[in-house]
Amino acid sequence: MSDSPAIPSNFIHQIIREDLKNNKNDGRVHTRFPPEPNGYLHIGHAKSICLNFSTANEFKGLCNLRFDDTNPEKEDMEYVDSIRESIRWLGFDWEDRQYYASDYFDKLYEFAGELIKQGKAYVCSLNQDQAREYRGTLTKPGKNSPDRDRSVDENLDLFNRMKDGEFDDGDYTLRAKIDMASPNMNMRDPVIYRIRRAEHHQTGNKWCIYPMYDYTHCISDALEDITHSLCTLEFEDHRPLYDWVLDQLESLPHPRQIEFARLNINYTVMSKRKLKQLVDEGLVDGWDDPRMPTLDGMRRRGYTPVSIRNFCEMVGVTKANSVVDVGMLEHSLRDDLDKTSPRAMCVLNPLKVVIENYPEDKIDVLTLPKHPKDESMGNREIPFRREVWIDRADFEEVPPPGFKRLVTGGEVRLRGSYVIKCEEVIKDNNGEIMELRATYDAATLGARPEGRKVKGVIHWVSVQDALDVEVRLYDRLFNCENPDAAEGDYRDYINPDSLVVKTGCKAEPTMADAAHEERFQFEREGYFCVDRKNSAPDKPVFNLTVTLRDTWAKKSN
RNA sequence: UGGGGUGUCGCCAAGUGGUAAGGCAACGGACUCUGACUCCGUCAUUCGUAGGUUCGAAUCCUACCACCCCAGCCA
Repeated sequence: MSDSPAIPSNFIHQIIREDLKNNKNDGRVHTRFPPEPNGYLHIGHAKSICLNFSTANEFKGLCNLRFDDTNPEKEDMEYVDSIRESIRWLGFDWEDRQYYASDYFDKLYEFAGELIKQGKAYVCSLNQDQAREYRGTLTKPGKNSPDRDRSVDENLDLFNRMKDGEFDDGDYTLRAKIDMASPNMNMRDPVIYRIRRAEHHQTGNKWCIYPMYDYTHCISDALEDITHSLCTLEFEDHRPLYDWVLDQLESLPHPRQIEFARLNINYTVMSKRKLKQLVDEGLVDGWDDPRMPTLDGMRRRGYTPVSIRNFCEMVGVTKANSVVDVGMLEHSLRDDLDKTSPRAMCVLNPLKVVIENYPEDKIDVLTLPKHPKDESMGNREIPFRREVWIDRADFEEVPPPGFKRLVTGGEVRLRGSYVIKCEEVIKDNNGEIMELRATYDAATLGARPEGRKVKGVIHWVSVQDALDVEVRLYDRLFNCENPDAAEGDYRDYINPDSLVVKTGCKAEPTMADAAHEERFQFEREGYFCVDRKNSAPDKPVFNLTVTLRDTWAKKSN
């Protein structure tokens, strides 16, 4: 993390500094990251993870991991495992402080009893439709439930029987008694417990009643002695309820909820529902498809944890809804990858070049640095022979102005090797270029050619030594800036070219022992990562993480 | 037409009454055996709009406008 910039200040840090100055919480700062285990983590969650963990770190405090698991029907152990793995991969550590809201089900039940005894909660028999009717609308106040004035004893008895499974799902709910005329819908006697006969991934069949988010979250925070409960903007309206619950329960501390804007990035979707749909409908290759904005997907794509953390710091923390340009993410990615990736050569669209004045049995074993600026990475040895592959895009019979690669009769430098000159173009009957004939200048190895300058440098791989690899070229999943807001269905905007699989690519032989998740820069192309799932020693698979910046392509467009 | 929020360069974002940071992008240029990296330079007389207070306002006041969130027994 040494290359991470200092954590920039934000409004939340300012609030915390103020709290500290006023001696709140004995100078303690304790945050938590509270995912619901109902899906995989995505880059939006990374913002929250970074915020919570780095805020704790900044103020020498702690950050807990807590699974907000109050809705067993949607949650699954598969998700808790992947969430834990993703947070660790990002580089954060909750030490021994992993909790589940379900750890508190017993206490939550007791506190509910306390609320009932205080006359602050009641068992309601309204069904869902009736409840909706009684709730009123945004502009019309609601009506009191006919059960609102049930006696404490009766409420206690009914609530107990709800727990004991005497009723069917939906027969009763436990509601907080607040104000059916409140302009804040959340305060119109919100449901805090519902009957749901569902097996829970943590508590099994112990419960048939489950507490609601608003009631659970604040109490969980309090029980863990959280000082600052950071959440997203849509919970701003829930803060009065968060505070109300804790105000009734005097034995508990009272954390402060602070809301910030979630992260949005253009050319992608971020809602769990849509991501799940992409997976379920087979529009992508699973939650960890390299095109997905999930942390698992980004990991497989080749993103580094550092690049994601830096990005989160770069975008800042505010209360203003915003959409960050994906270019910022890519900048942060390239920035890290450039420093950390060893270089290699790989020809994506092979075109054979025969160097006619280079003897057939001759071989040069060239020593090239793994990184142009970082000697500590060491060197690699690359064989050079009479026949080499170059990329078809690096040769033009009719070059556009400014083209500085290989042309008929022209010269080009083979990266780290000799300068060659194209002598002849060999085509098939259809006029398709099959092969190039060239000559090389033996005096140009590690030296400038005499009496002329050669501007172009292209990458190459010896034909005889080349390693055949599969390369998966990924591009943005959507070809529209904001698929959510665009006309029609967001799936209509899936980029058909978001994945292009290339087989028979020619990699330099050193790639033979590349390990899963190992990252390289294929010079002049981009950064690539060995696929952690599908790559095998006899069938290497490289994923394009991100291309190099290409000002030439930009100009020629 | 209730309530809660937010509006500073194309995109993020500092700024908290003293005369608009920074990053991304873009555009010039230098360097270069990666058209990469790096480096240098340019890029808001103006802060949603209109008034007002003040010697002085993006910052304070008033009104208006735009956008986001809320009517799950989801989180």
